Amino acid sequence: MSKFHDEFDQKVWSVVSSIPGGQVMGYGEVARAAGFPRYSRMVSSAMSRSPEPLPWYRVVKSDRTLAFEQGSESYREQAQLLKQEGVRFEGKKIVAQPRGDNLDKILWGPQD
DNA sequence: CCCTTGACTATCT
DNA sequence: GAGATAGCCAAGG
Repeated sequence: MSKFHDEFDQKVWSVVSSIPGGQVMGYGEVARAAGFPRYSRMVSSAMSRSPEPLPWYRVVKSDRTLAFEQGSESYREQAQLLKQEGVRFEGKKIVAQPRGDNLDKILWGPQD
């Protein structure tokens, strides 16, 4: 196929699958980490092309909100999967990961 | 080749 | 904080 994918896709998949549960990364961050700065808009398509399931829901916009339209099916799905891992929201924005206590959140749920 | 479309981002008002 | 604007870049019509 020799499209621009080959390496880009591989790197993106690698980066995304390495995001720890309970944490999120921005599209731009993923692109940079993959070695392709300014390719934020390509990240989503790369994830879609992944042959195996990826923690795609751990990738969010740079302002820490979800990329899908609020109320859409995808939006709710992503939000639910994230909350399931202990990620908390402040309205539409994701609360900055306070500590590495994600595991606790998953096992015990948000206490506060 | 031109135009449009995205799971985008940074900057300005 | 929300909307507008301008970059960004591959894909598909």
